[in-house]
Amino acid sequence: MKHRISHILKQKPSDERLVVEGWIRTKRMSKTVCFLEINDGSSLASLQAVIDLTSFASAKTLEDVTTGSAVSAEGILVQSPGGNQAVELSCDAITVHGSSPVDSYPLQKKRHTLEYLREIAHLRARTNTIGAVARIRSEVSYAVHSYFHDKGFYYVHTPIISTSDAEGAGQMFQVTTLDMLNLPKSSDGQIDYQQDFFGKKASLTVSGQLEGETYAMALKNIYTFGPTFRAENSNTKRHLSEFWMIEPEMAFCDLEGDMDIAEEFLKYVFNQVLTNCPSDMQFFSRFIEKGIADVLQQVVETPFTHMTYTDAIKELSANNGKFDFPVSWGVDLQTEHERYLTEQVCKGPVIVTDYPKEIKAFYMKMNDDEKTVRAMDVLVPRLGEIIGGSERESRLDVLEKRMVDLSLNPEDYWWYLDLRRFGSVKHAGFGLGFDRAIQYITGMQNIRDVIPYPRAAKQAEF
RNA sequence: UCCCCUGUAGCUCAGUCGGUAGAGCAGGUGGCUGUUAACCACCCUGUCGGCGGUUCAAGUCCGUCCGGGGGAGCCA
Repeated sequence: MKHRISHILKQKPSDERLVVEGWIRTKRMSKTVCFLEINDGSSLASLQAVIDLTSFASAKTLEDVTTGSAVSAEGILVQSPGGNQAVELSCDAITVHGSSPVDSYPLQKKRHTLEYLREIAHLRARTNTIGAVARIRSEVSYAVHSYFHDKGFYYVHTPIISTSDAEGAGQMFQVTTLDMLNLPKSSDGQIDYQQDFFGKKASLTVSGQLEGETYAMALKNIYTFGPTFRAENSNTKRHLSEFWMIEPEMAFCDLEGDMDIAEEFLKYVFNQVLTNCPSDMQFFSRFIEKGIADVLQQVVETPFTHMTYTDAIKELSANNGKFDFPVSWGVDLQTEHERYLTEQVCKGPVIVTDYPKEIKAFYMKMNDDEKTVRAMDVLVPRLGEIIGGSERESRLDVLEKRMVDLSLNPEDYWWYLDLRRFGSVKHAGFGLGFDRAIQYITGMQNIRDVIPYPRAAKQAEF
């Protein structure tokens, strides 16, 4: 019988013959016995295969069983006399599918730095840390879909290629089939995009929100989950130029409903990971971020703190001496302020609402004070902003005025404004940076280590 | 994009006052009756990031470019 190692490790010893397929992590030999650690990616733990060399028929094949090689090992599961595992494979036959020369295999059986592993991104999933990240990432993806599915949300595929600069959210990557060495020019000397593939300037999407809103205005509750792109030259441990975003959008929903969903959603996802990936989470708790599993558990059990921007500024300005950048009403919260709020004041996630309209996007609903908008950011310790959302402006006249005030051309957004002309209703949504969520859950310091092949400025080797 | 740090063996790093480099791990060989970060002994390994400069002499000092890390801004 073939089974994944995660399954085998939970079984009791039996006489049933097993075939185990995987890659060798380490080999330890003595005169009469050989120990192999076989890992197939299904769990952090490897299966120990033990070969009795006094009776093993083809000892020569063991020379090819080296760190990194792909093997099938056959035998029966027995109780392990060793202390580190309950069961082990008593192995009497082994097939080497692909050997792995020890003098050139880049992964040694020792600890490597994450920086080094980034240089061998095609092999790093074979390490404990990156393998565990990959499993968590998959589990979180599944949890995202199951949460929304169970709540009656529909998954909408918004376009990757966009011709609208959704929220002015950063520089966009241009998409073109024009000959870069021979660009067609119109009479005024500008590039003639009418000759480009789409007949107009096109870019990779920075957000699926505006398109998502159009489907929320038909299906009521929807979400998107896909890649987004920012061409910002930002070099930090929590930015990527290609990252994944989850964007729910709910019709007949105000900011309070938006915040309720955001909190419930995060807690659901955290709880799923804690329940379904206990050994991986234990690994992160021990070696990556001390106690992260307990922190997540506490987050799941504790209501999020709520605070208006104005109250946050009051709290922060009373401690202005502690900051490099003192705050006053109207300024955007900087990293140090977000961390102070989450780590010192609230000691956990906090939702900050009702920001000044000047520092938020055009589509957010204006409050009656005409100074603040119905925005909400979920801030978490260590990372800062993990979710940004708002109730959308559903009043046509107010929205048009906002666009004009911000020098946006309403004609460019004609279809978006149509939503306010035909059956407009209050609605709200938010965006969650998927990779940042993985960072938060695992405690991984650098966002480049939670996505298989990170894209950033000057970095797209793989 | 700005500020700071950094680049030496396959990996992680040390290298003093400028005098042609060395430690752990990895790897190899041998040993070891059950190991699990295996252990013990011996052995191998260098374009000191690139280019230029100062000097009798540069890993070391200077300039410059490139790579990596941290912080900031921007955001998710």
